[in-house]
Amino acid sequence: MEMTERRRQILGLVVREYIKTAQPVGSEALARLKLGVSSATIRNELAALEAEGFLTHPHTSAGRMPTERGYRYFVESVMDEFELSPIEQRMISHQFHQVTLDVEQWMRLSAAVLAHTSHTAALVTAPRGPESRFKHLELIGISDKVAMLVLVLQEGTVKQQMLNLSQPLPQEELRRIANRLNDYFAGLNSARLHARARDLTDFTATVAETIASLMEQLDQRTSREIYRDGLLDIFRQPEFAAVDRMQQLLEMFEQHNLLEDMMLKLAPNQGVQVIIGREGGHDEFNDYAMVLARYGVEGEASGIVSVFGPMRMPYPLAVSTVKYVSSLLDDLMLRFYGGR
Amino acid sequence: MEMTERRRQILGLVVREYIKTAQPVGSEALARLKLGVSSATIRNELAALEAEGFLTHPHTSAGRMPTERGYRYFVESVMDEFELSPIEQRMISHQFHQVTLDVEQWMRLSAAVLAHTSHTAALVTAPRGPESRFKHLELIGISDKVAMLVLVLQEGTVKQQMLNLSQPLPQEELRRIANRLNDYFAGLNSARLHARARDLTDFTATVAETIASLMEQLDQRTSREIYRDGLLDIFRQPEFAAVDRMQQLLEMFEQHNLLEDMMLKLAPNQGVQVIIGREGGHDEFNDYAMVLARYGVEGEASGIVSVFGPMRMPYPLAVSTVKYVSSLLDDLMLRFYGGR
DNA sequence: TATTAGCACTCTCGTCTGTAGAGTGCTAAC
DNA sequence: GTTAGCACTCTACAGACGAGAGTGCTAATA
Repeated sequence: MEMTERRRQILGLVVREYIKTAQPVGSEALARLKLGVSSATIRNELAALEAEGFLTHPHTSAGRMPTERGYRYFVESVMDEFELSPIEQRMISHQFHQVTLDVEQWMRLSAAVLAHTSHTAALVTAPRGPESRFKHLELIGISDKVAMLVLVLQEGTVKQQMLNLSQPLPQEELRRIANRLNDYFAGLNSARLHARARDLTDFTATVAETIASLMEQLDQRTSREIYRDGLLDIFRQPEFAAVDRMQQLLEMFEQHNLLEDMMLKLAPNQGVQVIIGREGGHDEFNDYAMVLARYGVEGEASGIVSVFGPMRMPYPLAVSTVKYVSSLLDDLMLRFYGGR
Repeated sequence: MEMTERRRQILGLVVREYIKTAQPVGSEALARLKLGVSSATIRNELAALEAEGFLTHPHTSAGRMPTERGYRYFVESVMDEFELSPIEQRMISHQFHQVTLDVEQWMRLSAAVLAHTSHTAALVTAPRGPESRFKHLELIGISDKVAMLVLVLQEGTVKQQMLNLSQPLPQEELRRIANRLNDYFAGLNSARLHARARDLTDFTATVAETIASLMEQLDQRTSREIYRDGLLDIFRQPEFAAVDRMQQLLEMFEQHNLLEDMMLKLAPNQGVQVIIGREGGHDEFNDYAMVLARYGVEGEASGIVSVFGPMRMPYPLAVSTVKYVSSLLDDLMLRFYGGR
């Protein structure tokens, strides 16, 4: 089949209309939108588009709706590079400048902005380097037998952990130990830190082991925390009018291995990427879609922003929002970690 | 109406059976369970229990199901103080002893254990004192223009926050500032810290203000993080076969003011408390129920463990699990914060 | 050759009806 | 006080039916 301009137009109209109404769209309705030809002509074109696999029929007397392939073509070749309006951009960037300088807050805000602007669920991961490196350690006495270990990593993550003391140690002594280990471990990754910890004994050895295992935990990809927002909005979509669909989605979120997997597959530095339905390689992902982008400095510290929803997703809006938020985070990261 | 022993028994059977099957239970079924009298006799007793408001009828030809009042009577006067089996107790306590000494991990584990053992959703808050008190502060240079402030509070909470530097400060200088402020602020609450911060200037003033506002944030009750688990199991209950019920529940969880409110109302040191339906004072809480208990040392650091589910909840199991988990947390808290 | 009007055909969805089944409440007997 | 018997009520499910929507095809038209 030849992909004439008119067919492209009609496909675009069907996709947009279906995204808006969630109802299969018929030839009559299209004729009313796009004046110039009659519904009969449009029917012929629709049949051609269906034969090519861009559209389907739920049943004989229903209108057309896009297939996975139809959405893909729309995203690739029909959809215009829709930009957020300057007003919206300013509103968003304003919010980012108001918030305090804290990674956690940035993540929450990013998720909130993505969800509210694109009317879908948002998933955001915190920036992380390829592997964590030791930066600083602090020991604080809590009681006679307990001390708190505070660990700061190069990328800015902070972890704390309680430690049992076999014998009471004064704060002065704790500080001395911390200072010694700070010099000893400066800049090491978990493996090298682990190796160097062998030379230590007693309490310092315990501290070192604890640090190493905390860092290993962080390096495991499953330990990444994912910030989410907008789940509720998604559940209001008509696709989840059936209970089982709703449950399926809930399960996908709760045990989020699947979505995490999608995020890991994201190629580095490819700009915004769109995954539609089974393209992701998971059958459960059947009629869902995701729009993702990496932000930050590759190799240094980077994370992922993404939105997720039913396959019937406002792609133009989603793509441009993801693009804009990731560019904002790029700036922030550069500003605060760039001049290291 | 006189509450004879037989009526109490029958009420107990109806409640237990309804909890198990989620179906209204008829006189015939009861006669099969509790031998000795015929279904006709039981029908008379059921009518009496219904007249008193312990049971209802969804419609003429359906069996009986408990009302809010019925559940209340069951919890108060019928249900035997059901203890978790020693084997279950040992399994749970074993899990607690395996986990590292970290408040966050305890909370997660508590929620998980509550949810899995009682087959409902669990909500747990971290231990907190009546107001936060300054313990320790650390300043760590991240780049030329950015430093990280790590704040440790008496109750063991750790907060971090990035700070913009107007001019570069060497790590040595940062440390000196931190030491000075550590002495200056030791043991203060946010109000007094705020007052004392007025005497400071320049960067130290910024640091002090940041600390004060972080502490105020934490003191606001809404900032408490709630650990959750077992949401998914709850959604599989037959009460949520309708989509709107499911959405209503989701909303209750997402904007969790309501549940938080219930938790705040919990009287201190009352042992395990059960809230059934409208008793909580919220109309939306209509056929839900909650079982709560406070743990920790009142006035020092305490938190709440609770489970939440439909009014048709396995009360004996829920009550005993909440009781056991809270006692375990009591022990842990005493062990690590008691000897301060 | 591309477009269009006309029309038979198909499928869904909401409404209505009828029936089987479950459980009650009452009465009269034990 | 307890029980058997029975009429009565209500639900849940299945089948029937008509209105409405939209298609695909055919034949006429520009």
